[in-house]
Amino acid sequence: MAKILTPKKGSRKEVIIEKAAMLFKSKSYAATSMRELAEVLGVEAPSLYNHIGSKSELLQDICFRVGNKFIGQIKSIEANDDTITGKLEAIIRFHIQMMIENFNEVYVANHEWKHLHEPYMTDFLNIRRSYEKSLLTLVIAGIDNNEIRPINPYVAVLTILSAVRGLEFWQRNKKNISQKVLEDDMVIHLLKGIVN
Amino acid sequence: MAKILTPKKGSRKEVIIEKAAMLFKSKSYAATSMRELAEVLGVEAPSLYNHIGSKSELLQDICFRVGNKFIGQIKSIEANDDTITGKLEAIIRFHIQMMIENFNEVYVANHEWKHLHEPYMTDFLNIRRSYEKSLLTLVIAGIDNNEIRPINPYVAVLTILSAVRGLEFWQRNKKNISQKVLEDDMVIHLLKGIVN
DNA sequence: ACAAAAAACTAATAAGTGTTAGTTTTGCAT
DNA sequence: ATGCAAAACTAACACTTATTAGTTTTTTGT
Repeated sequence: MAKILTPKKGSRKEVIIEKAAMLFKSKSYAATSMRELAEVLGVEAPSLYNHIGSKSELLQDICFRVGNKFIGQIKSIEANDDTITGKLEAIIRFHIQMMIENFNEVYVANHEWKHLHEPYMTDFLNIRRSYEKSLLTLVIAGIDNNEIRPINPYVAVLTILSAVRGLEFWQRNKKNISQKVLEDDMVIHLLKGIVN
Repeated sequence: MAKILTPKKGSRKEVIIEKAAMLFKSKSYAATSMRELAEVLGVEAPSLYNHIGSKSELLQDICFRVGNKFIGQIKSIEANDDTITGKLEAIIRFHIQMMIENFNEVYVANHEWKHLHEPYMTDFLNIRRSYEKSLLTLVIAGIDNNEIRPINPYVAVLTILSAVRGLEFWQRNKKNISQKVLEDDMVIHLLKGIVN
């Protein structure tokens, strides 16, 4: 049979990961078989093992790639000298951008990390916790310097993260909402609220 | 072997569904086997079939029970004569209450409905869409009567629903946040924002 | 105490799982 | 053209899956 197509650049492994993310997103990790993945790629299942180590390695690659992008971004935001509000805005916008540009991967990282094996699951959760802690620190600082209302900072972080992580079902409303409107109005909503 | 315990009232099927929800939540539907479920119940797998029709029936029961509760609630909220803001607040509080009181079921309905077979999946999605439409109508009415800022109503609905549906990971912070604070501050956040 | 019903059991099935071993084909560099 | 490495193939593995059939045990109602 024909070889796995490698459009433009990127290794075959890259293409496999990409299609895996697509399937893991739409069918879930556990319900996606290597035979299905192979079929999408136009190849027999065992052929995949010329390029990857295992099914779970695919999940690891997806989760850590996404996790590291977010960690990198928050570090850079922490380092700049914007206001707290500005930093929170940048974080919200980054989440939306990531969700739009890397939908499958981000979705999988957010929803399928449960199926990571140790020690990867622990590592991944540590990345998440570290990210959440950064956000918490930011919100607390905002409350301290009076930029932000004195609400419970855990709740604020929870609300923001829930809202941006749940973005996957924006997909269905694509036609109705441009990325700009989504970003702008979500930032307004999560920072300034919606009531007059 | 001993029979399935039926604490207080409720049929054995009820107990099975409850444990299934627990497993489907923590391991996902696809990765939960009937043998595991049976083990949790202290019974052999085939014994389950004296009480239930199939594995997928369990998922159906969970999803539709949750779906119908939400539909019932929003209908009752639509019918009352509160302000739009008050109605939105009630909806947010109801989501939080549901998440806290029926965590496993709500989580499963929110995350595992993909594994429903037809026609159940279509039916379930219709329930969801109907719920979202109700919310959208509410937000639009709020914008019309000037209770709510003129932001994109789709985005507002998306943000609120994402935020409250993502609540599952509040679990980890249980110790830090009481239900009252969670409800109050999340309502404030999603309605009035967090910036001063 | 005894019959009937409920609910457990064991054994088995057919299909599907990730993955390996060994072999053949493909395509590029010389 | 030819040799070599990359990447495909087929066949097979050891398990696991949901579910059924048939049987035995347990509980319930009289």
